[in-house]
Amino acid sequence: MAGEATWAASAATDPELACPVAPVVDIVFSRWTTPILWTLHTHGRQRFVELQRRIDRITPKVLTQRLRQLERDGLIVRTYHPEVPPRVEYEISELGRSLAPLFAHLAEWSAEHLDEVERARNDYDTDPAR
Amino acid sequence: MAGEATWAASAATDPELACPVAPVVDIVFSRWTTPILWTLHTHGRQRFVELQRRIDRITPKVLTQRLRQLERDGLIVRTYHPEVPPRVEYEISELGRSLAPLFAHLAEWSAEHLDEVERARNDYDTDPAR
DNA sequence: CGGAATCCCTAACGATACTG
DNA sequence: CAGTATCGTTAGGGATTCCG
Repeated sequence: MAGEATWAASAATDPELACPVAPVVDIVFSRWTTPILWTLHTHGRQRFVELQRRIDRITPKVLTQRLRQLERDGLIVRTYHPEVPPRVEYEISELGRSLAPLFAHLAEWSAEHLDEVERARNDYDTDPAR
Repeated sequence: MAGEATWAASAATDPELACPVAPVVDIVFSRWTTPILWTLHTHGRQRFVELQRRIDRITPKVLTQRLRQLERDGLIVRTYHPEVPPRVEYEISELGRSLAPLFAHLAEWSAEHLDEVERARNDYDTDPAR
């Protein structure tokens, strides 16, 4: 299987690092980044308030922080329109768009295995051996 | 592209949820879980101390917490051997193994795009417009 | 509108013991 | 060996207010 080969190979060529995917995980899967990228991807270019409305329970402060981080990492593009009132638009960059297959893969795994996780949790919690 | 289609479809069928992959992210990409799963996958079944040695700078307390969580989610299997001194072995479960292609996909994206992120960061940090 | 500034608070992590 | 117990710390997030 290609997947296994790639995984093993990466680890083999990087003996120093316990987990070669750690950097990517920090970039793509740190808190709030997934909903933000997802929203930008599915609804296209949009303004700050639209993002805030669509992403449940996120505060403007945290939204700003994460947007800045994603912009710095090159995953999204921020466009400032010097008008009154000011208008700012965010959109996914080309680099951000390259994550689409990965996210699709994730959604696929979720659809196939999430209930299995749920069952495992029930088993664990109801097992009297604990 | 199949990736785009799946992504969009999942979001469309789940209007309530801002991000359909959020649950999986919590399970698979919460702190320390990636290095643990990676180590168990590449080195096979191993004991507590081996894991602790291989995963840089993790404390026994945190390692225990994460191992319990992964066991509860069904991603790893814990085997207790009642001997003196006690021996406990951890290994990836079938469910955990099903993540292999996903991790490979992640490693692939990393190899292809991580330097691009690095460049974006440099550009962002050195841009005098900020 | 799109944030920045401030204050607060707690969940999580780290370090250091100790035990069956 | 494989953890638990206890304590201390801190980074991250929430709530609120204010500004260009």
